This record gives sequence, C-alpha cells and structure tokens, in this order.
Amino acid sequence: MTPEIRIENIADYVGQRVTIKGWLYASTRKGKLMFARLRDGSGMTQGVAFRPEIGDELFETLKRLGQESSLIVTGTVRENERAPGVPKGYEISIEEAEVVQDVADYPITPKDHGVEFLMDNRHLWLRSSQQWAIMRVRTTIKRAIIDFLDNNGFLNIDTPIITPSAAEGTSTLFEVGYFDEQAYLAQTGQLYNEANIMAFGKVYCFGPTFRAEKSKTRRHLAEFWMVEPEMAYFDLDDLMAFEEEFVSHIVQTTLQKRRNELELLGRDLTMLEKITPPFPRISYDEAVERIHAIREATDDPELKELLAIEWGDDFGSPHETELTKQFEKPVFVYGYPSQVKAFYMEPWPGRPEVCKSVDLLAPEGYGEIIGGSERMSDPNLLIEAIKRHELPVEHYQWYVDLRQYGSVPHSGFGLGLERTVAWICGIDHIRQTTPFPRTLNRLYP
RNA sequence: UCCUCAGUAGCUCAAUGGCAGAGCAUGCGGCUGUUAACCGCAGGGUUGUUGGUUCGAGUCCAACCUGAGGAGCCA
Repeated sequence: MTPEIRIENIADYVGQRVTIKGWLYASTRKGKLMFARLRDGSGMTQGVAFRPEIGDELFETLKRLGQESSLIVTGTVRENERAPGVPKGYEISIEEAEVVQDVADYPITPKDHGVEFLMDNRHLWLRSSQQWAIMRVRTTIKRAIIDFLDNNGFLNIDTPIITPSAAEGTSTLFEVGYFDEQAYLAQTGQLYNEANIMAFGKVYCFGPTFRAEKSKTRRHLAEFWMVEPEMAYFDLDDLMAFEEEFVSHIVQTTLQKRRNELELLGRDLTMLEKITPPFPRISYDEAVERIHAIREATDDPELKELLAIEWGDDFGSPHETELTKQFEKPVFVYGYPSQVKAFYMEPWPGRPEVCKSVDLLAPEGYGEIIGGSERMSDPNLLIEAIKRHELPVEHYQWYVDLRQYGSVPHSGFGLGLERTVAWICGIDHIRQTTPFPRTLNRLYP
C-alpha cells in the first residue's frame, strides 16, 4: 500500500513510491517519453512516463488523455532540477495510472485568451496556475488579518448585511425587498461597529459588502470583502500606528507562507520585503502641493489635464497613482477636507474645514487600500453633520445615542481585501482576486 | 453616465473596397528531458445584428448589441 500524498508535501517523499490523486494540467510528448503536468489542488508537479518502462498499453492511454482529465497516479518521487512545478524541482515517475475521467475539448488551452472568454469560463479558469496561486494568497491574507486582530484583543462581532438605509448616504446601494419595506445590502458595517466597541472595546467585522455604483475600472467590484476594525479610546495617531503594524503583518506573513505562489505570479518580492513600519505620513495639504509640483514637472499634456486639482477637491485615481510613485511603502494621507468625506468624521481641532480622516495608499500605483478616520464623538456636532448632509435624523437616532451614553474618542478603518490581494500579488485587475467576481457587466458564472 | 478602442475558425489574431488566412487547440504519423516543445498531414467559417453606399463590403456609412481600457464614485 503506497501512501497517498499531496503535491505540496512532495519534497518529504523523495525516493518513495507514492500515489497522487489529481488532474492532468498539461502534457507534452517526445517519442517514447512523456511529461504529464499534474495538479492536485495543493500544488503542481511533473509526471514522467517512459514507454519501455511502463508498457505500450499504459503509455498509449496516458498519451491520449485530454487536458484536465482526472487521474490517480502511482510512482516514485525523485528530485530533478529541470522539473517545473509548485514546488519545483521534483517529479514522479509514473508506474501506474487510473483514469477517473478522460476529458475531450477542455476550453482553456495553454495559449493566450481574452478577458471575456476567461471570465465566461471562470469556473474552469480557477484551475489555471496563476488563478490558483492568487486564491492561495487570498486565503492566506484573510487568515493573517484574522489572526492579527484576534491576537491583539479584538472581538469579531458580525454586522448586518441587510440594512435599513444608507450608512454613508452617498454611494449607490443594492435594493432588496424586505417583507413590506425597502431595504439595502450593506456597504459598510462601521456604524454598527461603533455601537459594538462601546460594549466590547475593540471589534472587527469581516465579510462581503455591496456597492451598486456603475464603476468600470480595474479597482472596483460590486461585491467585495472588507475588514473593518473599530477601536474605543483611539485617536487618529493611534489609528495610523495600528494600521502600519497591521498592513506590515499581512504582507510579511504572506511573503513567508506563500513565497512559491508569489514567485509563480512573477511578483517582485523585494518590494514586499520593504513593507515594514513606519509608513510615511503626509497631510492632505502637502499631498495637494506635491501633486501641483508633479503637474508642473510633467511634459505630458494628458497627464497635466488629469492632475488638475484645487484644495478642497478629492483625489482621483490619477492623483493617487502619481503620489504613490514617490514612495516605496504605503503612504498615509491624513486630514482631508470635510466636504469630500463622510459625515461622521471628527473635525480637525481649530480647522473645521478639515477632518481627522486618513487613507492608506499602496505603492506601485495600487492606490487606496484603506479608508479610515477618528469618528465624531460630540452628539450635537454629529446631529448638525447629519442635517448638513440632508440625511434623515430619525434613522440615525441610535447612532447619536452612542454619543450620549459614555461617548469616547474612537477610530476605525476599512481595508479592501481584493485591492490588498491585487497589490500583494502584483496583478493589474481586481477581478482576478476573487473567485467569482461581480462587476458591472457580469453576474455569470 | 461620459470618452476611446474592439467584435473574422473552439481560442488568439491577420487580410490596399477585388479568391476567407495563420498560429494554437483537435485527429493521424514521427521524435528519451519537455518547460506555451518541435516536424509532417487533415478537418474546421452565416466575418456581432439590422439597414445603406458600391459592379463588388470582413473592409466604407448609420443605428443597435456585446465586451475592453479610462474618467467620475469609492475599499
């Protein structure tokens, strides 16, 4: 009886006869010799079959197998530096093979394909090595997030997905019927988090969130995952210090646990190794000045046009992209004008036109991965802000209550999982960072 | 919603207004170290839809459909 192993552990079985249950990822033949690239979900390795050794019948069977045929192979593991795979450098000499299903006409061939075709076949595309690697990184990032928060005194308290009204008032929401009422899919759990910290001190919610904005860019999904930590007795400086520890932990943990996958993706690991505290911090005022300077320096008229900005405007993605090019680490931009931010942010002391908000912009052009702020703690200021934003005060009565019964300075932020995965993996489009993306033009598969 | 681009074989793409082509994939044959192998042969087409211009439209014009990239909005 040979041991049944997973490919990710293949290095432990050099010289031993083992069984692998998996699929034929690709194959290539050279006369009496055949290389069968095998995957089993945990990794990929190369099976080698030599006709005189295994006999004509088995060789012919293997030779005719279509891509993605499911099969169980038994053979001896050996080291070979020429062998590709994850992990690379190992192969199995096929001695026996049981074909579970012989596949014909697998749609995704080992050649170039267009985005539309691949997305139509997303259920199959996930088997491709790049997509496989991205999902392995994604799950590790999720685990790193949860572990870090759990180990730092946070309680994971869930917030509702079906909500009665717009939390932030601006974004477009997905409408959903709720018995005889209108309800909406949550775009944030933050307001509920603020209630929860007054009971539990430090909490986070981590789940899917929904935005019905008709965004059509490489940074947007209609359904995405966001982790939202919220902390009582936390001011803006505490927040930035915490965020840089948090993000550094995520990056370093992923680098340690998913090096093979990141290498498969062709990621420049030296860029990730630099992600350690502290991160640079610049004020909104300084950021605007820097953008003005970049705009002055460029000869590209198109970029000049895109970078036009006046104090008080929010940054667009061209601004963020150019700004982050000046740094090798994520950069904090704090103190945005209140008019471009949500209603609940604490005003800057002595500068009521500015709020205690902070965004974290990822380097290499990836842009905003975190938006956060110190929250308003004075009930009267909050009521004024709600009215100024023309929001229905009665819907926010419970939220105002939090400031009337033991109000404290508190802060929190939201980190977009998919944007973080895209940055760490070094891939250009967010739609590849989630298994079945929901975008403006796609609800299938 | 706006701007730009694209739609031809299963896939990726060619084709000056004048015979519908190639590579990959598939099938058959060959090859003992392949990394998207290579060599030979074969099959494979309602050129997104509708209308128009023209002796003649994949190609030019109009509308529509589908998709991509970007903007806005945001994580």
